[in-house]
Amino acid sequence: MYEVYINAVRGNSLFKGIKDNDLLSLLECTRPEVISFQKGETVIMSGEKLKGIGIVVSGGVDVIKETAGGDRYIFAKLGRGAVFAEAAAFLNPSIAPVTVASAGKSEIMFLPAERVIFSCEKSCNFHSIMIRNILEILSNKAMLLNKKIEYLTIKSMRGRISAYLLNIYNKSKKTSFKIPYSKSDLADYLGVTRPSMSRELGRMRDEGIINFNGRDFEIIDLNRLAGSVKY
Amino acid sequence: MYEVYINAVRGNSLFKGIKDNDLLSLLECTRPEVISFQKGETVIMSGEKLKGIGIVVSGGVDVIKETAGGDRYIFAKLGRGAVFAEAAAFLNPSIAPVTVASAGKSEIMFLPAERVIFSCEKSCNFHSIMIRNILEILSNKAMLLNKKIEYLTIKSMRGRISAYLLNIYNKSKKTSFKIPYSKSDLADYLGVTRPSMSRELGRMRDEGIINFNGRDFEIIDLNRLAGSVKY
DNA sequence: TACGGTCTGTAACCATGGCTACAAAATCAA
DNA sequence: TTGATTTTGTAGCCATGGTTACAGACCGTA
Repeated sequence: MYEVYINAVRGNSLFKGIKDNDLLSLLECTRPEVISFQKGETVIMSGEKLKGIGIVVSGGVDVIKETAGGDRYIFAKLGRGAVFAEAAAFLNPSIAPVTVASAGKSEIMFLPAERVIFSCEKSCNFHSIMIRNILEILSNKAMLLNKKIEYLTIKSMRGRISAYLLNIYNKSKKTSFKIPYSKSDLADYLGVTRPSMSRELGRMRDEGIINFNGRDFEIIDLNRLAGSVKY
Repeated sequence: MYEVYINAVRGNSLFKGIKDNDLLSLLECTRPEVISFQKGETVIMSGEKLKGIGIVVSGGVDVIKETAGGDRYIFAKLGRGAVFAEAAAFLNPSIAPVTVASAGKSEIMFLPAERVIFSCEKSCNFHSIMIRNILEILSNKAMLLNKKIEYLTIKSMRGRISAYLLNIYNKSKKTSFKIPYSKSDLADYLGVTRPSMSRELGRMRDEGIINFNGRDFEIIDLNRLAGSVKY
């Protein structure tokens, strides 16, 4: 019965390194539940018990944060192949910290965390591959979150921008690169408003520290860029 | 040779649920390296390859962030029993994102990540317990980091304070509680300056929303507290 | 090529909250 | 108890960056 999903989940970070026929056994062994949702339907309700790790098999979902006051805002948009609730699923009790709603039609696979952890009777050896994958996913997530906190900890906007650009520079060792965000998304990510960031970027260009055009950025004065990062 | 460390690592979150004699086998099987450091010595150098997951066996360490400009500041202080580098250790390549220095004399155990993941020839079954522990540690960490980002995403200081207090209220369902931070530490955690926070707390008290004394807080007007959380 | 939608730059206005400095209070060790 | 150290409250000053508003640029679609 899981044959139909093989194509959809093949190559997913959760199943990396598992061959197709093993993947089918794995699914039959862990028996994930696959549920279809219509646009707007609730996939996960904040505060409720989780069915397991979520995998977007088709369509997409919105991760929604609700404020104590009742406002809602979209925290993240996830497309096909995305894995969510991977951290909360391994906690006891596993309570969803956010609400997830279907954006359009979608199919979501819920993989019970305990069936991942405990080897089955047949003790299929790809369990251990999946566990390694999960460790990698969780570690990656923790690193990304740490990075973001690092930026948000910097008080001045120029500092945040500089730290962000320097981080890319340090990884690529190139002073010219393309950033993966639009300007508005970058402003969001850095926790500042778009017009303010636009103004600051303009200043930094005027001062001869950087240059940019669309998503292409160039670091002109590496020293002054580094100098503006103060925590 | 690992007998001397049993007492120090027993009860550590990494070894939770493993009995003493199993623990000894586990250590002999995973062969962690234990190194002594003097005050100020570098335990981990940012950018270098990690020896594995770090466990503070005795003494304490400081986690140090270095800015691109060369400034250093203490990101966290870890005491006996603390586990560090648990996320970076599972990545490939496993590069330290921060510097860790010994505060005073200390003994640090480095547990190679790959020896945790891959079951040994004897396939000791406590491997799987440890893996579950690590999954829990990483998940917990991701949840904590997420929570912090949630606070930092809120623009107004009153909103951050309110979200923080409401979070405690939601967990305890009590309107009176003791917070685990000093005021200055709380200000740090929420990413604001202490005098500013002090001023804002005073205002909230004047307006009859909260009351506090030292680390004891009382929520007086839950609705208005919830109303000030805006992302 | 005309249209709607989204993204981006710019500018003026001003509120939030950072900074500094000082004194009172609390905590701790001797 | 006393003195030293850390934590906390308070106040004034003002810079950073949020807000709003508008117009031009850009993009995909029909």
